[in-house]
Amino acid sequence: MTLIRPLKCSECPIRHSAVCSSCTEPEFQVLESAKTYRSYAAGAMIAEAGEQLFHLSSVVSGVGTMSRVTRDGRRHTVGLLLPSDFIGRPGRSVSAYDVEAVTEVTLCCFERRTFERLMAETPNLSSRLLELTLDELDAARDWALVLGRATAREKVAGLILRFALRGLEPGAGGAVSFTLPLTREALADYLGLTLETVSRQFSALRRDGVIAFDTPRAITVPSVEALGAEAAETGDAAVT
Amino acid sequence: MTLIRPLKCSECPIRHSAVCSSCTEPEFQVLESAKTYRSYAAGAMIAEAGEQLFHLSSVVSGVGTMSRVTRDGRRHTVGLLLPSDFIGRPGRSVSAYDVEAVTEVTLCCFERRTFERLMAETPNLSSRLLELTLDELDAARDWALVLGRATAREKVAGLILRFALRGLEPGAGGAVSFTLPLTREALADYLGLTLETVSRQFSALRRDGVIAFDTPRAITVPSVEALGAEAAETGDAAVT
DNA sequence: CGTGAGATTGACTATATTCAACCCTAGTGG
DNA sequence: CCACTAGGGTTGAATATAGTCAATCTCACG
Repeated sequence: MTLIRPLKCSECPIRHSAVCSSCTEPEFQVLESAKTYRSYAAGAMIAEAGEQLFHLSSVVSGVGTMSRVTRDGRRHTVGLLLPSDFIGRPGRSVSAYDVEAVTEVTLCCFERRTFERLMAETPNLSSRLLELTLDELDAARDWALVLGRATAREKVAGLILRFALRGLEPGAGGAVSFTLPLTREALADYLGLTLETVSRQFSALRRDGVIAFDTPRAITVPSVEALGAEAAETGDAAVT
Repeated sequence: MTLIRPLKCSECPIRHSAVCSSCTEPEFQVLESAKTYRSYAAGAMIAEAGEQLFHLSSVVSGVGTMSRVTRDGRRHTVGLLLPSDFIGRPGRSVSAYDVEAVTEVTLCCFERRTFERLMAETPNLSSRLLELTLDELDAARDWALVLGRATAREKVAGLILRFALRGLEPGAGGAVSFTLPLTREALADYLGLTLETVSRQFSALRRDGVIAFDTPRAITVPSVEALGAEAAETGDAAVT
């Protein structure tokens, strides 16, 4: 982990979606003076389940995972961390999960006590955190539906779809290409599958022309609609 | 649904755990004047996915489920609703889920706009809602681990354990009896299994002496520890 | 050039699902 | 009063799906 020089809030890429997004200018000045940036290399642990977590933070860039291990050693990833996601929990000093940087990750950090004080003084901050948390809760419940009821093919297609839709300008209908940040094993841990099953489903989706790839990580989706048809979502709840 | 006469907040069974639990006496007086009680018969729909939801509420008594149906008709229950759980989402007027009363359910209801105003005026209310939502989020993520990684036996044992621990005075070590509020089918929808598999696991756990029952719903757990050993939880995170 | 992480594929197996029959109990109506 | 029915539950046999174990491939990297 390395401390790096923070960006100005006004230049921050997650300015309009993170926990601070409904703050006013004077409030940003307070945040500026309290925040620090921390950067983690790909593969580094950001926090460990059961250990102290000294900072609350927002993901500025990069991709991380939150995971947990059962008694007998099976690992399961309970959430992805993408830019603007919040890490940690006000009022709790220990992490409930292992948090790991998948790519290089930059966090905008606040000392926990400081952030708790800021929340008490800044309704814009705490109400936005409530909103973010409610969004996360909806997403977690949607995810439970996927884990509980989807087939391996649907799970894999659904996750590829999520990556395909991220950073896609709304309305674009054609082919989409992107780089998968996760290994097959990490995908499997998230989907509740084995890495072999994930690999087989990638191959099957390629055989059926739903996706294409030369290297295992560089995915092209010729038709987002066709991919969506494989994903068996609920229909009304658009993929976040 | 029938309107019934509300209890006084000071006599409310969920007084110390619901969204209102950190309110002060004067704040309770405001809540008293705004709240209504609604009662639903077992089997009644409290809300439907995609439909307007006019009230935000807390479960005072009874058991409910939140569920959703995939395009092709598979139903999955994304959460149980037990006393003190909160229904609805400030800032959203449509329900994301089907909400159904499993037993008779009594709700303490607030008109949505009224509740939003109360939240803005009452930090004790909004901060408690944040806390409840964070708890729910942790529970939802723990549940994702169960759905993603547990075997049928572990899932069933884990859910029985949750019911066994609910309303159990801390420290009690001996046998526990309780009545299951859910049918085998409802359990299956929650666990991501079929009702036949759930039934088989009940039989297997009985054969192995982990649980006992005469009627399918009246469960006795001779040793909570032995049941816990079947549940394969994460170890540190106590079952809520 | 050797090594190792990540990925793919095959053969076999375990687990849960599907389809089906059957049981039990609590109504309900003739 | 009793036959009939329906909802909930259990169990069995056959099947499908994903998991396990193992071999092999590729590519980056020292």
